[in-house]
Amino acid sequence: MMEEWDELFSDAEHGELTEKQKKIIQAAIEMFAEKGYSATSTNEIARKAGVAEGTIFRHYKTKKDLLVAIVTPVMRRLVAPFIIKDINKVLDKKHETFEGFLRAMIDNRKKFIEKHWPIIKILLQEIPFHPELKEMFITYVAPEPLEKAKRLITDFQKRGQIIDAPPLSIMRLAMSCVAGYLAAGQLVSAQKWDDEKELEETIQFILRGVGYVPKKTI
Amino acid sequence: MMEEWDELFSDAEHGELTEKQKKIIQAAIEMFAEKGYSATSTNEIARKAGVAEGTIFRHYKTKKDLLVAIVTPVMRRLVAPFIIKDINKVLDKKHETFEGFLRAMIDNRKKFIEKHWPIIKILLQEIPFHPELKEMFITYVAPEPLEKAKRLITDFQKRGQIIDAPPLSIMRLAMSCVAGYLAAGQLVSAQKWDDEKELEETIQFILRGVGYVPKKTI
DNA sequence: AATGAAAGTGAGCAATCACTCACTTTTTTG
DNA sequence: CAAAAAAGTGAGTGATTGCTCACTTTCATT
Repeated sequence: MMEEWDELFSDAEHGELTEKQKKIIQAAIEMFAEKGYSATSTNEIARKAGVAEGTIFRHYKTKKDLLVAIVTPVMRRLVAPFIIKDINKVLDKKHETFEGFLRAMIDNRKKFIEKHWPIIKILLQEIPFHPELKEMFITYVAPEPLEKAKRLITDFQKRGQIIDAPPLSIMRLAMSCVAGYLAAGQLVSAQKWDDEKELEETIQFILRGVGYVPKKTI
Repeated sequence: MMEEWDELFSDAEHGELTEKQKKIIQAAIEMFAEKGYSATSTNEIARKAGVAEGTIFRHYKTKKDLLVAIVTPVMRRLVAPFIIKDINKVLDKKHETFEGFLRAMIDNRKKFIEKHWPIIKILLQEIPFHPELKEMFITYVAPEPLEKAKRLITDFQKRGQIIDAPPLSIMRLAMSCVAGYLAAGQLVSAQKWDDEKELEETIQFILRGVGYVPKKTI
């Protein structure tokens, strides 16, 4: 179970973490993902982390502070690659086709989501109940990343590769399909789920949906 | 705030409900939707319902029993129309085109979801934490409704209206798009969201995605 | 009008909750 | 190496939790 996700929490704003602090965060992630935030007691977290309950409150003033500390860095990293990919995109012109871009983006985000799935589950569960989280989410998502993704899609539209629908609608629909694909993968029993086939089906569906024209024959 | 959703809970299995029982369920729905199941105390529910706390436990043995009582009938009704529509469909042959069927189905389910949104929110929130709910959901959804929906889609495929992808994949992708459309409508500020336009965009995206051929010209 | 069942009550229960604080241990620093 | 700072502890806090139970009120049936 020794993973390297603890780098997530030891970035600039937090500084280095002690062993006990890492254990607390790890235990909290596991418990929150399993039972939910409200149903998990600080006592349980302390016991699972092998730490005194007081230690938790030494580092996090309240239980909610602990939640925010867990969820914030993931939220930031979830949307960041949209910007990074955009820069590589516009400057390096690596992906000539929309299909190539779509495949790269799905692959990239899918791996991130799989790696940090417990935290993302917590994030999705708790957002409706904590206005601060919702505001934080909106801050990180809008408006820059959305603007850049918008420009990206507009670019593909100008190159005649995809249909002339509103860029934000296209983004929403493509993301819906990918989210549905990931959710179904979690829900359906593993034996009945052919992941590669479903992924390919999803990509083709999106490509038809955006009216993809394979290559621009100049 | 006087609605008629209380019929949901006074069906065959429950019998008639007293005024206080209705108040309890109504208060519980509001609180669960607002704060979540775990974060809501039975004390709060009782106060909001204008009822003694003991009254709650007279009718529901535990707090979880109350949750299950709220969520079960909605779960059943959420998937039932798939069967009903199917019967009308296969027998009455009302919808000649896939597009007509899609529009009718979206309209029907959208209205149901909007009407019972608080309960559905509770359902989505709590399913991950209560195995009984998940099992109940699977029981109601699979296998009959899924099988029937599958046959419906196969039928449209045979008529050459839509592409020959796996029916379950098609279902998943179409439902993802609709779910994303509904979720976005909840998330985006009302002034920026043109509902009718986004719905139309969603439908067209699905139709292109399934390779819809408008009418079968015999 | 009498009677038994069902509905409703609220004080009270042990358990648990998030959190505090006086204290000890470890680490950092001049 | 001594002193200060930071990390860690766990018994203890009052408040709150889900739930019980002896009791009263309401209702349906004869």
